[in-house]
Amino acid sequence: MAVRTKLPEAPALPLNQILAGDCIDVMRSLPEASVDLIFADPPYNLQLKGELHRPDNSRVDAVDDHWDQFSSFAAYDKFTRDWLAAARRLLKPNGAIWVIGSYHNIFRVGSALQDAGYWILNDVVWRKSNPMPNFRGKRLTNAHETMIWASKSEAAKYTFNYDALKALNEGVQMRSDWVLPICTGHERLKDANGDKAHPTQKPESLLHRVLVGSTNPGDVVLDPFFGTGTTGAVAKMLGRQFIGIEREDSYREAAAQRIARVRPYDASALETSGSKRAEPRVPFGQLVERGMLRPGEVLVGPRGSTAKVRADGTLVGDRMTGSIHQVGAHYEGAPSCNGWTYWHFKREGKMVPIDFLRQQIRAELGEH
Amino acid sequence: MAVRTKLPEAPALPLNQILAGDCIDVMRSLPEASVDLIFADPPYNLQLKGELHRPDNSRVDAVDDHWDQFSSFAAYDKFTRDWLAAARRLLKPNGAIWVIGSYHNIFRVGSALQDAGYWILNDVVWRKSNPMPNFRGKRLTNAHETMIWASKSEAAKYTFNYDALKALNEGVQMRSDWVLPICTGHERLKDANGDKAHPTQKPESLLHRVLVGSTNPGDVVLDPFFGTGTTGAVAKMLGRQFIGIEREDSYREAAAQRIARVRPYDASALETSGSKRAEPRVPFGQLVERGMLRPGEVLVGPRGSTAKVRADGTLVGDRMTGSIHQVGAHYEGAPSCNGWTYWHFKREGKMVPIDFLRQQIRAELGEH
DNA sequence: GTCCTCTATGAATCTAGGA
DNA sequence: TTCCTAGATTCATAGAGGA
Repeated sequence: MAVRTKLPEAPALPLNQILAGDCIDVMRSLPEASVDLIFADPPYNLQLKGELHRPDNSRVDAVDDHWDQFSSFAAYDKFTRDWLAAARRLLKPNGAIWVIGSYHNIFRVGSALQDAGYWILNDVVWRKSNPMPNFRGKRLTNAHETMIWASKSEAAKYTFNYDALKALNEGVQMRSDWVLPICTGHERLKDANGDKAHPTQKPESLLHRVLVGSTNPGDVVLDPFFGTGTTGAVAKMLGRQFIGIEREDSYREAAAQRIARVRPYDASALETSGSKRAEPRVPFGQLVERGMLRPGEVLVGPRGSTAKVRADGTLVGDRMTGSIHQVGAHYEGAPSCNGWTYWHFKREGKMVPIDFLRQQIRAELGEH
Repeated sequence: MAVRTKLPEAPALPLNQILAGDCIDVMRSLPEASVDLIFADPPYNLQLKGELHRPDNSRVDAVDDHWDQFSSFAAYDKFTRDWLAAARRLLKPNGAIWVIGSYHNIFRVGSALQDAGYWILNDVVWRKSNPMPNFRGKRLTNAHETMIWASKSEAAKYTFNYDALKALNEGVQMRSDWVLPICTGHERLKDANGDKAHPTQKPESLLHRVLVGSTNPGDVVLDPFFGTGTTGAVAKMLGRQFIGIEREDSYREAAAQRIARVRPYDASALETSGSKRAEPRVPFGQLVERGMLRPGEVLVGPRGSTAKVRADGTLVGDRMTGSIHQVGAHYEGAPSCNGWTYWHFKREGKMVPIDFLRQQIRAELGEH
């Protein structure tokens, strides 16, 4: 009788945790082919020289952290190739990666991705609606950052929720340029002194779009440069699992507290549109993406009808799902309905039409 | 008596011509440090497999020309590094380059630029207002291309017409994302069969912005991948000199005919908004010398600080003597200060900045 | 409470020229 | 080359604070 040898068990995947340490070491310790998506915001290797002042003589708080210092392009390239290789090992065969950067580093990253066997699907431009100006008038305002979306290999059957992104974008195909504001205000994490907890915190709206578009509920999302945990926070909201890796103690602590405060959206809010739904005529999804309305939040009609907001900007009503217009029309028994004026949400005890939020966005967009 | 040997003359620069041949060979034959700006639209190294059809089954006319075929990244990299080196040799010390590309090649180009010693100034996103949709719904609509603007070296004093671009942008700084339509309609060159003469003809509006922003009238602009000559056409319109290099006979012919039809703008139309830096320098002492300010007169700062004018054009402040800038900076506790806008004097009950007097002097100077 | 003004700040490779 | 000084230069947004 043959003795059945037990195979060594693969180490368990540490889901919804923030792991301490160097991301390359940690990634090498994790089981291969176990992750659906990687979102990475690596150091940009800014090469800043002196100080910079605004015309009013105030000092610009520059990114001068030790983790952004590299001795040369060669050193940065080696670092990049090493972490990209470790990351690729962790991806499932149909997995994909997003990497964000600026002109300082993104060309190194893009070349390294291609050389490592990743297959670029799109480069996506995050167009900042409110970037910092160029104070000395010596260059163009640096008003965007670049994200590269790539699958593990050319053959990969990557996840792409085409219809969900189309729904987020007024019913037309999502483009490769995304206009979103930078992370400020309440969303921006502060330390005990009231200073920004992390110099380069990314907006949740950006991660919302990435995760809605390229993962499904329950997927495992790894962020090897976790920082203050935007990826984890949005993953939790959206019912995805996350794994964070972060070297700095202070960032890990801030991220853990932040994520603990996050309330996941209702499961029903996370179902995204199937492929045959009609086209909404308004960008209602942007209100959700930007956090102006929470998935799961209940909207109220003029005669007390209610409907629940989903993550892709559709509504769930009584035996009825669709755009804000469709659900409103359904309740009214009318052939059509302007959802923007029909639906209201509650703020500080008052019922406010959702059109109020659309006007806020339009005011921003109209300025460009 | 010594015989004076004539030095071999540098070959003359073939201005406003389209040169036939491989761009690397041709560039190597031209005199070094002779060109102000290079605009390059190199082959994109597209990796298209098979044909692409629209939902109605019509065939998309893809870029499959033989000049865009490279067997591997290594071959494309070698080509890129070779032409970038030849181009850099041609640039004057304060020259600059623009290269346009898509995610297929731009990361290779950007890395090669950095490795060759160019210094990236901005990456600029051309955001297409009317891109081709993604027919299969498998990716985001590829709605932009990327341009890299780089100087010959970090030390270069590159040309940047900040005020002209600001004027082009309704009075606010030009950003790194440019929204412009793709080249269609009358502007798109057709061959004898009515088909497009070149698969990737760039819009003139794009070159207009590049040349207004980073060259001056009379500058020499080289385009090593001339195609159907958009760079040459816009250069001629704008009173810049061009050198085109193109391998394909049909493109050269189309470009030559096109450029012959171009009528340059009037010289007066080419004057762009000037910068203050270009205006003649006026020492503060001249205001005293000319009697516009009396020695002993008291100047006032925005927060009530005061200083007394001396006969030699220095100011006496609170335990501090120096130039208008130094005393202003001292009061503000700032590293620097523009004394011309900081200090005010009283005329007819109103506080007037001393810059008003400088403008009077400059107006007089301008009359001669 | 409302409206308005003022202030602070954000991934930034941010000067030019003469002595 | 280095040093020194003149002097040119900002947009969108959030939040505080005053009228």
